[in-house]
Amino acid sequence: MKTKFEKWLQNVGLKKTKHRLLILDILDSEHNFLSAEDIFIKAKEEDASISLSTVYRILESLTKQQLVDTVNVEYSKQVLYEIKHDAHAHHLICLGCHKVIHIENCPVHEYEKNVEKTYDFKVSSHTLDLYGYCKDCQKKL
Amino acid sequence: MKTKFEKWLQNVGLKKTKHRLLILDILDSEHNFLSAEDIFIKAKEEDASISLSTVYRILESLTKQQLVDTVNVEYSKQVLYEIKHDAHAHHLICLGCHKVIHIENCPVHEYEKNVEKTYDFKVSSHTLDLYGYCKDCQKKL
DNA sequence: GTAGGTGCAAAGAGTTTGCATACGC
DNA sequence: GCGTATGCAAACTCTTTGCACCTAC
Repeated sequence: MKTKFEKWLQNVGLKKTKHRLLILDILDSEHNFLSAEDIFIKAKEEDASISLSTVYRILESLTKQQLVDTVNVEYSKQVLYEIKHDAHAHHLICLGCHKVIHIENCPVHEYEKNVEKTYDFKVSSHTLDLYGYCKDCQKKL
Repeated sequence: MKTKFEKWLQNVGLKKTKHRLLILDILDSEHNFLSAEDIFIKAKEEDASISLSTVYRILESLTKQQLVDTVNVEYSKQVLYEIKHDAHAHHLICLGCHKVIHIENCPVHEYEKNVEKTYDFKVSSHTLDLYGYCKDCQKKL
């Protein structure tokens, strides 16, 4: 019986290596966006033999195969990564603890149509991220 | 008679230097987000004596004084800059020519209220960027 | 067995900093 | 004149690459 991620890798023609499965697991179990270095540190805890350049190379191939997405946030200059989700979603990003909440409800589609007409601009994608403070971090303010 | 930017600098307590005024002018006259290096190249055309580290230092102080904003876009790993605008706005970003169109109409405020209730999350800001192709670039596809 | 994956070290890109000199107020 | 601004070069951080060895298929 193959795991979900073993199937993902097979489907896109990437070999199933322990490092790739480990990185997919790390990304899958996180509620934050992670930098290559975050992932490297977590991976080291599981398998002391991994190197940072392997992490970068794996993230590059997973991103190219669309199993992983890169994200930009205001508070970090590093590239951050998240595992690919099925549905179009938006993010609530906590400025206190950097936790990320996914929201599938999207208010932009109607707006997109208006914009396309008004500006003669063909929209192909959009990003909508809300920054603020989660329940726990509000208490600490 | 002082120019707008001379007043901006005076108001925030930054000395009026030719390099600062030059960089503000460059940012003001652009319809694209610019990287430090883009600005350096344009500034060189006007004044051969400027150095790249000065550009970085000026952008840092202007950003700190909120005369300039930094932006993240999907297609660049460099930090990009735009001049501060009066109103809350969103961006139409052309994937062909990287031109940026500002839109002041914002569809997110109602959505924010719902999100705050549903997730017990205090929203402090948001970013909404639409990627696609402008009128001119649609023709070239 | 072969093509692709990995570790290590070195290189590259973008950005920041230390220090001596120059300039705005 | 004083304190900030700047140029230059060197340092620093994040990411990519070259090469020899290793592993999945």
